[in-house]
Amino acid sequence: MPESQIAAARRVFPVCDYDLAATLNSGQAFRWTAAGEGWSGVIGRRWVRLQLAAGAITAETALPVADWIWLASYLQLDANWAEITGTFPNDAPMAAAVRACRGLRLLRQDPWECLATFILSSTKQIVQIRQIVAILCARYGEVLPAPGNHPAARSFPSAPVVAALTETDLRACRMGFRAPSLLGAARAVASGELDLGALAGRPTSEARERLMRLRGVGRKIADCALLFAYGRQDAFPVDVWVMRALRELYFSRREVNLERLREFAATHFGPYAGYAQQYLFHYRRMRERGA
DNA sequence: TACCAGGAGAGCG
DNA sequence: CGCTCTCATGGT
Repeated sequence: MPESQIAAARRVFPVCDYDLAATLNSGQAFRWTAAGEGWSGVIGRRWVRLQLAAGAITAETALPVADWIWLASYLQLDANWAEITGTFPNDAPMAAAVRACRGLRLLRQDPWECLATFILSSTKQIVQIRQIVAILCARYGEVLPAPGNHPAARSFPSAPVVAALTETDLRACRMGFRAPSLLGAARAVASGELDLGALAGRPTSEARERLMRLRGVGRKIADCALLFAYGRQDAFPVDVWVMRALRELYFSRREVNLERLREFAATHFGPYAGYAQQYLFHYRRMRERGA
């Protein structure tokens, strides 16, 4: 039986230059799973199934939907891919990356979920991050309505929920030394000491500085939150993959100081530097896997 | 089995 | 400062 028959709401969004698989599976978000021809996951407190076909994304939810803005925002449906990639520097590396990753988009995620999952990402492979997040959600997420033929859906546990847990609870989710960091962040957010909503109105440098006060949040994780949750294009997370890509493509494989790479990134990639970063990341990882 | 993963932070020289 | 070591766990 087609799932469309049991979905409570369904809507088709025409898109162009949108690679849904690359977007949902490029290390920005860690909860999407392949479901038939599409993807199923949770956005906020909603179970969603997404499928791309014939220039449109079809979305199905388990509950009725009055307003789809939450989905349009998450998927950044209003972003113009050609316009964004058109601002990239006119050099061979970026041209190759854009060619290889046509339709790759940045998502706009919930700040708490994004910050928390990237705290958990430290020195972890993507498959392992997904695993940790899955355990955390299964144990402490809120049960969400989902179609009958799907396993029970869970929300990402809110900051107050996580703040009420113990380090032992979190370690049992296989997150190891990241447990006290996640707990500390949850407590800071739950207590109001750190107002994630207010960061949206602050300059990137100030928001970054606020995030980096948290234990377990350095420059890289702060920049991931700034880019993937707040859409800050002047955030340019440099991880091992981006570092490899920059060294190989722009520095003749030489060893380059991290701070120097950040300077280069800030001046070279233009007004959508954050977007460019995601292209370099995905492009470099694709080549590694021989895909 | 051994190695290493989308870091951060403490400790050292 | 700038470098090295450690942290926890599981995939490959």
